[in-house]
Amino acid sequence: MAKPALLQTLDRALTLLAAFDREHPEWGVTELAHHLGLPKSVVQKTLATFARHGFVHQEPGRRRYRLGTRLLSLARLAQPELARIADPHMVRLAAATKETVKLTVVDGNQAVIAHAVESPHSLRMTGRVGERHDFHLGASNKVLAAYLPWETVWAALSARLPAGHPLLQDAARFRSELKAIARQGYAVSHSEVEQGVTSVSVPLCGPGGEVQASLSIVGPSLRVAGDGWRRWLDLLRSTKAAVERELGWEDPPSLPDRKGVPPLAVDRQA
Amino acid sequence: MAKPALLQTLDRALTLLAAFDREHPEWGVTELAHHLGLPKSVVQKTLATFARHGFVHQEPGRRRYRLGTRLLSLARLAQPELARIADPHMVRLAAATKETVKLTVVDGNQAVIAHAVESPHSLRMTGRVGERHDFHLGASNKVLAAYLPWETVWAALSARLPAGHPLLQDAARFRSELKAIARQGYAVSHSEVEQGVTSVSVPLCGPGGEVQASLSIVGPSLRVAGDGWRRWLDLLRSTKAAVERELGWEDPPSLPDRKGVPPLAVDRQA
DNA sequence: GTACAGTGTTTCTATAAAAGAAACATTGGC
DNA sequence: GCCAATGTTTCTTTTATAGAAACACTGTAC
Repeated sequence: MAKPALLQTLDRALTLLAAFDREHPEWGVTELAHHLGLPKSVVQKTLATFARHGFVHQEPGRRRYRLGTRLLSLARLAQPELARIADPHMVRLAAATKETVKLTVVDGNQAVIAHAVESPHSLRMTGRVGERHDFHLGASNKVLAAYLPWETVWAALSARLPAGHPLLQDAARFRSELKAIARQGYAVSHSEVEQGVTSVSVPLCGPGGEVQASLSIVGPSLRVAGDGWRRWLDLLRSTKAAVERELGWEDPPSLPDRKGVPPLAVDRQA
Repeated sequence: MAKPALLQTLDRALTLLAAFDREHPEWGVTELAHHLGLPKSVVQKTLATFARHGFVHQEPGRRRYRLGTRLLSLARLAQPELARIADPHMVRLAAATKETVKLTVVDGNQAVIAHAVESPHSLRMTGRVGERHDFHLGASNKVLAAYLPWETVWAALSARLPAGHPLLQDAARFRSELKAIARQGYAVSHSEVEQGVTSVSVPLCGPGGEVQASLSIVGPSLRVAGDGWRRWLDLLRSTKAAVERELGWEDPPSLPDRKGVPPLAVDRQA
């Protein structure tokens, strides 16, 4: 009863749409019906309706369904929302730490700064929105890479880095570094992108558990001597929780197996 | 009904979601209900269901709804679809013209080549997927810019071009050039990005009329002397129609007053 | 401080739409 | 050319939804 008054048909349809993921970019009606434990006809009608709106697509000739390009236009409209939502939290974080706070998202082959709130100090990192970086350096960029499929990261770096770049010679080491980051849930970097700059970064997950962005605190290393960055990490973690709650964390709807996302979802009215 | 067997609830819900556009990034329940001519309670339940899945989002404190970040993750999965769908058509186009065919999309501040099919000639434009260009040069890039809000284009160019760039001094001229492109529905460029290269480009619209990408033919000017590019334009136009049909063009669903979205998107504000 | 006008939310019931089984139509493989 | 499997349509029973109206909450004006 905690969640009354939903439209079951729509709820089910959206759950169905969520079955399209990286492992299953396309589905047949029968296959999907079996996977979800629903009647074929329901799945077929749901897909047909989504198809009419361009949310899914069925190539003529082939019979299976894939996600449609309507999602691309909608996403363009949704894009500013992430920054909008994160902004007040980032402002608080910047006020608490007196350092620059950055929001970074994946964009094609690289990571791009989507939003930033600058430190009040005169000596501060500027948060240049729109600036792009490759995945291999910097806490904010490595965190994003850590949650992407390795093949994607590798392809991006191969395309971006000059042939013969040392990292390309030693993929295994970098890969295990990313694995460590994903395991511990944060990244720290010292002087990686810029000399004398320390950065701590955590991933921000949207509803469904997908990593949407990384949230980072960046500042002169001299102001965070020793293990001072651990305080940043604590603050990042609580901000992460707050933002994610606002991003629409809810218990995963009916879909059976969703792989290990930490259960920090809390009811929002308290 | 030529197209029966739909889920009305889902159909209506998706139509409702489409009410969130650039002019109306946020809606209140009452307002949206009035706009769509639906009972408040239906709209509220639909929005609540979308919200649970992260498709829309309601900031705590504020009460109005905005698009949610779930769309971002879905769009990431849908991204390769455009190239997938367009590819066979592009192959045909390349075969017919013996020139390189490119698919270009907007990505942040710039246009990026999403897919390409190369000319069979030895002297050909290489279609470097992932290559980025600013909006001010090249038919494929200008076509994309022509259908973006001018403010977006201007902000992008201001951020990218070095201060003092001649174009920044004469915004009016460039703006009217874009308007002309939007009006005629295509762009042609000679030697803009590269010496001796001619390019013709048309926009590709997805369901809903939003411009999703530009489709271009690029080749050495010497092979398209005089008005030879007009043949390219004809071929582009028929390909455009074919791809768009496949992208899910359908008659706009039930929504009463979809304010004049013409068959081909026209610039959306003065 | 209290009344008020506006909002989002919940309740309730007739009705219309969806669930689900099963038949139908296509497709691709052999 | 047949067969197996897939997507599509049909059909009826069930049930979730549409819609009106009452409710609860918020900020504002008095």
